[in-house]
Amino acid sequence: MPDIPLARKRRTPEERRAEIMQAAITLFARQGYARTATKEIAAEAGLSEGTIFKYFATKQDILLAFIQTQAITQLPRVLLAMSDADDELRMREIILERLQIWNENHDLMRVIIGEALFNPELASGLHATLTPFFQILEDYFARRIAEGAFREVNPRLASRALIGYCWTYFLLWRTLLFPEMDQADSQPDTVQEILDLFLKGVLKPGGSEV
Amino acid sequence: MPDIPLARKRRTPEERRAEIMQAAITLFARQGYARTATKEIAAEAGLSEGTIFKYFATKQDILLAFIQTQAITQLPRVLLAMSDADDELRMREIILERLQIWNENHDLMRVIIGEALFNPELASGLHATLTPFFQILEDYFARRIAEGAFREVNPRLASRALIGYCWTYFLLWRTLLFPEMDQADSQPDTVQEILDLFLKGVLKPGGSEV
DNA sequence: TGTTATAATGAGTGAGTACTCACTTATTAT
DNA sequence: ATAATAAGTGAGTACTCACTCATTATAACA
Repeated sequence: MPDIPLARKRRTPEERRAEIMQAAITLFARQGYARTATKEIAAEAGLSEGTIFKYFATKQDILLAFIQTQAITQLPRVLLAMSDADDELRMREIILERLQIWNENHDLMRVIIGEALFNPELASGLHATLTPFFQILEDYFARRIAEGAFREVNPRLASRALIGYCWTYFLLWRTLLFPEMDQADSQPDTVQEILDLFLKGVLKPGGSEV
Repeated sequence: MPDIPLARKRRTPEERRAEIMQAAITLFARQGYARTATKEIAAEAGLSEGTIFKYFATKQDILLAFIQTQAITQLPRVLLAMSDADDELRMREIILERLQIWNENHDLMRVIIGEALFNPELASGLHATLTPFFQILEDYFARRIAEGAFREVNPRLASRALIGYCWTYFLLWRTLLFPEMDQADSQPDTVQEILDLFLKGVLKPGGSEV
């Protein structure tokens, strides 16, 4: 009766692979990798279970393949290239760019972090994606210290503090773990406050010590 | 032949419960909750599988019972009570105390964080254990701002930045996810550097802007 | 020492798992 | 139209899972 065919079939292999990966990540993010059955992934993708194993040798391969297609490993586009901008503006651009990538990939990040806690190899891969940002900021801090603009802080610790706190606060806490936290605060405003805190600290320059 | 009895039996119920919980947490932390079989827990505890279900109705109860026996929810002992100490010293004591608790309970924290990513109820409980520290520091910051010692920063964001970064850096990164990271740096020295950064910021007070 | 209460056992149960394979269906080439 | 090729199917496989229960071992007390 229906002029629309009941069985949707014969997509291109690339489309099918993408459909399966997207269905899998959706379920992995909702209920975890280990608790998601391949039969559920098939149902979510509108396929039979057997078809999945035509495209991926194992369940784990679905996750690993998806990780490699995503852009979370890409380097910052802005790369501190705005030489005429002040320090606050440069850092803000880098952080906002990173925030956008984290927002767009939070399902994948949830699965990766959850698995990495029990899989050192995955944890090492996650570390590798964070390292370039640490390094870029570390070099930048070291340069600004040499130029006399920054205090003689530990550039490695400072870069990790800035990126680490944004990662924790925006991705891990406000998005992945505690969605009820601070939902009224806008992200750009909060970034501005964090940067102000990071650049100037909490002490009043001429403040009295009790 | 052996004068030591082969089967170790007839412990008190409290001992048995503790043995089972400890064995379970050890395995949960190593390979995750979902991937740990009750048969493995029994083997780790030197018991048969059936005995476990004499002490715990379900596998999940083992984890929930263990969480409730642990001290991770306890309030800070120091409670900013050292009224004659300076700001840096007070904050350092609070952070060092928290670090010690995180160090002593990192197996449990790994399991809780890993599960909380896929279990909003557990995430909410984890949030509840962090809230008191946020609140104590927030009140403290608000008071010191009113006293004119601190700049007019957002006290909620400042407290979350300090606790949040220590939680991320020491517990999540250096202990749970990336054990290879910065292993040469001692914890107390790093806390000192973090506090210096937090109090004074990175900008040089009279520094030149490019 | 014999009786009783209970801790401990481990084979058993049914549901669930990742993955396979003989087969069917849809598309393309001739 | 027909044959060839590839995509899709779903019952089946061997295995693992959390959890049960009839039986056995052990300690406490008479």
